[in-house]
Amino acid sequence: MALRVYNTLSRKKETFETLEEGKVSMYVCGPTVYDSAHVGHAMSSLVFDIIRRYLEFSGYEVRHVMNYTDVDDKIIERANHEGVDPIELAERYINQYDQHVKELNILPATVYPRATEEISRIVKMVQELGEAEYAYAVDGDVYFRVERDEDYGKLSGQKTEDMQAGARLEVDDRKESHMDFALWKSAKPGEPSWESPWGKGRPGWHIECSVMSMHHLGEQIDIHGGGNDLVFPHHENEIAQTESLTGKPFARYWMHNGMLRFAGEKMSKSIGNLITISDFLAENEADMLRLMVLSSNYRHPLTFSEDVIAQSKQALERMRAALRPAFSDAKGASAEKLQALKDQKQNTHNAFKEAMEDDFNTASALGSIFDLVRIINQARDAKAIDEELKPAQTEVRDLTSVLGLRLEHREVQSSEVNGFVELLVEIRERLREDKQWELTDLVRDKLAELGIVLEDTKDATSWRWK
RNA sequence: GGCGACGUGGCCAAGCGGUAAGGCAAGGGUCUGCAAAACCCUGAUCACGAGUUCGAAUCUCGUCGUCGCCUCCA
Repeated sequence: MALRVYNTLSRKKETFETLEEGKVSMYVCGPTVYDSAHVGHAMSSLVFDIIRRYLEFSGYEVRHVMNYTDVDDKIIERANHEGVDPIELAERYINQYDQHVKELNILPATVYPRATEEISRIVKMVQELGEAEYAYAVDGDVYFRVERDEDYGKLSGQKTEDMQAGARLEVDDRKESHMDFALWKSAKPGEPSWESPWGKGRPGWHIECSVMSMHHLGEQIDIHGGGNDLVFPHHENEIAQTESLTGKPFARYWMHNGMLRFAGEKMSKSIGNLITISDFLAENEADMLRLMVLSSNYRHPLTFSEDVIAQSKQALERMRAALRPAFSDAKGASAEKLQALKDQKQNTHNAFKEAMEDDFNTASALGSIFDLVRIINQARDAKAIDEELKPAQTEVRDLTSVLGLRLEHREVQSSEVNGFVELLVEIRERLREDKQWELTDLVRDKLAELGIVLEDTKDATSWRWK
């Protein structure tokens, strides 16, 4: 089996071959930190975390870079509004995102570069582009000369002549062409700025990623990723800048995740139809969001809704149930059942890999895991003992952890609370022996109100947090 | 106007030419003091139309609908 990856550049799935055997360099565009991140940002980070985890599972050593854009118009605007320093504002939201990364069980990137820490290299690259006549300066601003880049538009399939000038932004007639984009912006009074050959200013949006990618990963990289809203202009422009300078293909595989939708539209800060990651995690487990992402194709839009959240919650519970121990009266399952268990373990393992190798088909991979879940539960029902269930359960744990699922219940337990619950369960078991059903049910109902679920079997009771 | 994606059972969703995975929900059972969980059973011909083919959800063309991008955007 060979891993196949959809490449936005060729619009096809291609066999995955890295620049260097056994190693993957991956650059993912991170958020612009002017406000709290929403679950759409989380989706993107989750998608690339899953991709990374699978690559590592496959034996690759992954060098993963995710940047923070920590200087831009919105950050400045917001900082002025709040009366704080823009750099500090960015710092605040970077820290918050770092925290979300932990909470969402996203593996930390190898490096988290920031635009403001790469200014000298950015200036250097802009200068070099100028020397090669790919850039020109006007009143302290520097623009990229799109016309000089003959294959401009190859990523997004746009032809420069078909693009509507000023569709959303006013046309700046100081530019040679409306297509030209800023590499360097002159500073207005009060804005954060750095010295440069063109006067005080700051980097344009696209140049930072070119510079940081080259600095941390080299002139050519294996995977460049981000949301598909970045295809044009951001990634198109990154290609233009980088390849014009190096003369080499920038990234081998351009990978883009679909947008998260909410109420029928793309979730975005400008529309305002967003759920922040903090809000989501206050009510739900991180695994639920991850399962939502896993349930659909990463390139397609995913609709966020209460229904889908509830469905993910239940599906997660089903997975956890498969990991529960044997029944207390287990005495060993039939040879036939054990063979079925063994077969399905192998089938699931193979099907999982096959699905993931096909451009990370996580929905199909999940399906294969659920097939094993059913067989495990059947075996348990057929009196399999723990040792018999163990290999298959370990397989479920292994595969779900490749997907980044924790499958643990929310950490509510202080040991004290656990002790009290166990005491209640123990007393209730005595009541059950005496068939005091009213009291028995009362305890169960009251605990349910506190978020604790009791499940009785003939002679034992297990409990868990809801 | 240009570029692109999508439309599969009540909901989410896989499928890439050979007669529809999986999850959620629902109904009926088994188990059980009851409940829950688990297990078993039940349900779709794939937006619409035409075409290619022995054969199409899967290929082609068209129609309708939804969405994304066209310099703020994960």
